[in-house]
Amino acid sequence: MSTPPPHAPRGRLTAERTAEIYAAVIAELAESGYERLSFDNVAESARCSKATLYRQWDGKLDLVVSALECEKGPAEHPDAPDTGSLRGDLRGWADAFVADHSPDIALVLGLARACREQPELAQALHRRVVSDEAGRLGAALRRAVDRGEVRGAPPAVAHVVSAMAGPALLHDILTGEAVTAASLHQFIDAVVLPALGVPATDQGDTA
Amino acid sequence: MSTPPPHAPRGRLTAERTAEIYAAVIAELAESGYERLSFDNVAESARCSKATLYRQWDGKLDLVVSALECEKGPAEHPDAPDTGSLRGDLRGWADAFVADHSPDIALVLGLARACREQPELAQALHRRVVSDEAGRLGAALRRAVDRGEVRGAPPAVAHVVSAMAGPALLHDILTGEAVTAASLHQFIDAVVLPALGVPATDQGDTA
DNA sequence: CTGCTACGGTACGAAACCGTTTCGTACACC
DNA sequence: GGTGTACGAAACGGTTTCGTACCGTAGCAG
Repeated sequence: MSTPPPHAPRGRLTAERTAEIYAAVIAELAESGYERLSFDNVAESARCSKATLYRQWDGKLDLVVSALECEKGPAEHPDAPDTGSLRGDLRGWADAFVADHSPDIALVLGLARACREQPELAQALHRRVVSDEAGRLGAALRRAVDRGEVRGAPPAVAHVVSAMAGPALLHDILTGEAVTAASLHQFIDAVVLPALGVPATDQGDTA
Repeated sequence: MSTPPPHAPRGRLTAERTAEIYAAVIAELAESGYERLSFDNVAESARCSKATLYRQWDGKLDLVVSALECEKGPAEHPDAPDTGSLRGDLRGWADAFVADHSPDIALVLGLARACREQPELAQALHRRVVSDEAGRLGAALRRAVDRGEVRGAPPAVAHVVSAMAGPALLHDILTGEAVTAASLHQFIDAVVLPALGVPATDQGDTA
């Protein structure tokens, strides 16, 4: 355990290095939650000195909020699939959600309690987690309206996001396991599409 | 603060006294979460000795699971309103949920992270929180089917519970504030009723 | 009344964490 | 090359939690 890892991250706090620290913070949040996140742990997993962290950030809250507000990975929202039908778009969204965004669920769980006491955390988390999901879903909904699939007033994106992500989160908490794409697909057919007034004609081929 | 409170709880651990301790545990969970719950705090707020807790329960997990599995308050599920319409029943459920069960939301938040590491917690929480809500909503749905409001296959109760409680929980986390009856009503009209195929004819009088 | 048992209260050591501080060093700029 | 600055590593005191141990006392049985 001489820990001279692949690339020793020694050196000044470049922007790149800062991003590494932020990534370590996010990982720590998702894994251990806000309460158990400690500067010692972050320093160890980011391989930087605790003193450096304290020099750079005011404390746990400042560090976490900064980490949440920093840009995520490089490939942000890679896809707006446009499968040609709302159902297909929603299923695509669900697949992407399960594949790429389950860390976000762990992040939300890790910060859930702390958000009640630190409103800034709630704001930062909201900005980070909800915004791009809302953007993606909003695009899919707009396409559905343009196609004529959804008639009448364009549905509130916030409601759709809540209707999709809320149950997924609840399932995750109460079962202790991550939600699967299949159950999201089922939920889309059973709840979301009917709520949007889309008949879900081909509801049978759920496989 | 000489703390010679109304009824000094001195004495053997009767069943009643045990229930008091369990209530203190639940309150502590809702207020501070599982991670911060400590035997010291429970001992203080339940006015019993820490040693007694250690004599009676194996540890934090045992104490919390026992507390979750014990009976709740005396008045359990007081009402199955039957307002004559599904919309009225759902709104009544939402009102009761906001009025009486916001502690449950705090409880879920306080245990959310711990549930990922302790499956027994997830099971106990599920039994405590979901069961009676599912029972209440299931009764309302059965009445709606009997009335002919909901046609076709009786909808899965689990989906309805998820569709109602999930978004409420998500809202709670991301805003840091408890959900209001008004927003639940809005959500019922915008999502739940359409999803059930109920036209929500009187959707206008949301006031 | 006399033990016995169980509880309340307190104190304790070990461990973890926090925030700060010190020291040695490596890089950057002049 | 010399100087200043920022970093890594480690130590420190203060606080919190955990689990245990001790003592005084209240309830119950004989």
